[in-house]
Amino acid sequence: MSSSALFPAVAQNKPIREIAYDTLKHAIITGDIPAGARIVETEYASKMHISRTPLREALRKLERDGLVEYLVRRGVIVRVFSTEDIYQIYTIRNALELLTLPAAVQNVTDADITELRNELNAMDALLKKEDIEALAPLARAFHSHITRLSGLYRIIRAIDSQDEFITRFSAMAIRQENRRNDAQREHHIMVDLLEKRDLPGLHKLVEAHIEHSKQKCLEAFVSQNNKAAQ
Amino acid sequence: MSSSALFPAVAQNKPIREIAYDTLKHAIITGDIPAGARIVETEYASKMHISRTPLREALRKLERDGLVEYLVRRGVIVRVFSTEDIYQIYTIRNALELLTLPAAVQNVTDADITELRNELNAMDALLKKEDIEALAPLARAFHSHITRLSGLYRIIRAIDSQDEFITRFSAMAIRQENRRNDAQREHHIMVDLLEKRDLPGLHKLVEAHIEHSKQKCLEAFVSQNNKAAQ
DNA sequence: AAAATACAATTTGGATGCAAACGAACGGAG
DNA sequence: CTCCGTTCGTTTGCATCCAAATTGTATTTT
Repeated sequence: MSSSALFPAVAQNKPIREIAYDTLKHAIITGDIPAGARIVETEYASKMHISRTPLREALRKLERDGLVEYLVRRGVIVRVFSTEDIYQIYTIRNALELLTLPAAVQNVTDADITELRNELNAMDALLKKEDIEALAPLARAFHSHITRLSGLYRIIRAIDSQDEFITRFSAMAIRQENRRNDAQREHHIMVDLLEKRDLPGLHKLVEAHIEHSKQKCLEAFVSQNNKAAQ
Repeated sequence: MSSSALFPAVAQNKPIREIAYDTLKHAIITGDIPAGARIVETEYASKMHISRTPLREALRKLERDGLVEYLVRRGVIVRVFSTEDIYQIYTIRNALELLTLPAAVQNVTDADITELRNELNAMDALLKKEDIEALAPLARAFHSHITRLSGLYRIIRAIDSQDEFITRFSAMAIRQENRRNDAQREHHIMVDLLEKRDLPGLHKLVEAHIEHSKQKCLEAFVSQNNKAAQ
């Protein structure tokens, strides 16, 4: 079917609105639907071989995520980002992730440490293969894993609501040649500090880690925009 | 409806889904629709004299807010809250509001100070009349006003996404007899500190203010639950 | 030639209809 | 009497249909 060729990551048992949501989200994050583009409901409904109803529900969810913007009686457009957005999103992420650390240190088990180390190994392998496309989501999942240790699900949820941007931006940051290895080294140290239940050390490292990531992301964003402007 | 009193002009051309959203939100926050209750689409659609389409979009938005929960093929139920929820929501609010203070102090103008003082006067009057119903939203608006001074619209947005709970909970806190006057006194001092551009002082006060509010809210919640359990 | 107005086409907003799925109730068998 | 299976009703999920609004274009008027 042509629709499955266009939208491969489709789980059959999920509601169509969820599939539409995931598909559009991915398309926006990867840039397949460029920033500023208008999403006409009828157009995308027929393109995806679904009706407008689930598509609209997907678009509202994307609005919630801040990936698209609703204009009254004019439909949705894909949001355009500025360095200001990146700055603020990293600020939020930083503040919220740091909130989870005390509980994470308190709850972490040896089994968790082992799991985290396994994730790191997988990431090491991808880093060696220079498979950045695959590395970025794993890096995001790694951070998410640590925050989830806290069990503070509302805070986790608040972080996740920024997740789309974070994924998008940390992919930018990780693509920066000189950042990848530093970041991964920091990831290893994080697990070491978790194992030692060293909260102050972890706090300091995570804060610095996100700050580095922000800087690299901003650089990547600026250079990308300069290229686009030329 | 009462919300149209605040914004009479826009109420007319607001989409029905927004009206449905506001109406349901209010009903849930006030407890008219009790926690744990199921919201059947057809039932509420006919009750509100609208079709299911805008109602569904309203329900999805409420899901985003965390006020209701979607069960697959079983519709929505109103979420039940615990002290853990209150704790986490206040933790998030605290972290995010503090993030906005440096920019708020930097941007604040004399006109802003005057406006804030006007708001405080209105609140003083309501406090004297013991009109707690009317006071709670003004108190929330006052805080919101200060955070908005920062211009950090993404952070503001993140706070606003917690807004429903915050309103609900700060209403609980403000109902506590021994809290009202303290809170209002602190509000006055906040504006004084803003006027002096005293960031450290403001930071400290806001942090303490939210902490107080959290404590009172938790007390109110516990005593309310004890009453309900009896 | 420029501006304003009217009209047409496109597109969103909302209503309704239909099918599939889930749950509850009823009935039969052990 | 209890437990399991079947059936029927309720409710969600999705599709389609109708109405209203906005934008852009064309024509007319100044």
